[in-house]
Amino acid sequence: MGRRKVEIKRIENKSSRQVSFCKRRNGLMEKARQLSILCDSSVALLIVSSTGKLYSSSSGDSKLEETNGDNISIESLISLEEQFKTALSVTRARKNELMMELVKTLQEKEKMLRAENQVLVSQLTKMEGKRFLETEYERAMSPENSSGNNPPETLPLLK
Amino acid sequence: MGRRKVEIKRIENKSSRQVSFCKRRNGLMEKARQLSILCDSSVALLIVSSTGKLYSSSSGDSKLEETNGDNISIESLISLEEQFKTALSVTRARKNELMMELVKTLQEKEKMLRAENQVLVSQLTKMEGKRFLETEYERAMSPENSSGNNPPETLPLLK
DNA sequence: AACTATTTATAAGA
DNA sequence: TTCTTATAAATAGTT
Repeated sequence: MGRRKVEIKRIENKSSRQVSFCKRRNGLMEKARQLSILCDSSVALLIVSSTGKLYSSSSGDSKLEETNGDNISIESLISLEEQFKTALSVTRARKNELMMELVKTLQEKEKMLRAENQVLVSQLTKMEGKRFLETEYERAMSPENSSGNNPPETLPLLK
Repeated sequence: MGRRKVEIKRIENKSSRQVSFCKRRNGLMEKARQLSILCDSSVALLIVSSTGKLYSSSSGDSKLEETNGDNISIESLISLEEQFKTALSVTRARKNELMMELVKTLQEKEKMLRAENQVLVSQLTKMEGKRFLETEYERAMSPENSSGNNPPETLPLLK
């Protein structure tokens, strides 16, 4: 939305990159603020410039202030620290939850596979015995394959 | 930027709030992606809807994918966790730096004030002795104040 | 730091 | 829900 359409790729010119960074950072923070207010949601935004400066905003801020790394006050830093601690613990909790779910799912799959394997092994064992007898008979009668050569039916334990 | 201008306050109608949330969330994530690519910066975004669903994106993601709370990947959460850990330690480091500076400044001020106090005390002590003599003389000569009544000159130790 | 021509986002409607 | 479209808002290049 400017005089020209821009391709979304790294801006090579350093000063125009810096200008765009500033404009778009402000735009993004304003959009974040609007989303949190309009839609009653919680938004945390963390931006680190290529020069390492930290910018952040969060709907927990008193005025969703944009706070830059150079002249940010100790009070702001303390509240920022709290927010990151919260964000970190929420993120970790969600990650752990998902990991536990994944582990549980895998353990259940393993259990089902073991059960299926056991059934298959016993089917095979039975069949081997049967086949041994059948083979002797079939060889004598004809060279065609009988249904006894089909693989054992898969159990519906896994989808 | 729609058919009408909207005031930035909570949308009361639940379904239009939900529709706006969806549109603006996507818009915000796209803007975050563009900022990180165009300006070579690192952007982490964490959105929690009013119904508690977690959405996030981070420039550490392989394609800054929009990941919703139901099927957000463990990989995204791990990269998000890393970003928050980094942000937290950057924030703490800066806070500690500022606090140490503040403590040092306060300690220096204390030292200077103590020195100033000592000088003032000794000035006062000298003056008391002088005034005692002068007073006897002045009372005899005139009732007007002399320059001897001015307060001791403040030392230029503090600005 | 402003300006403004354009592009982009999106609110409401279909 | 998804598409469409009129309009508001953001911003790229300019001054």
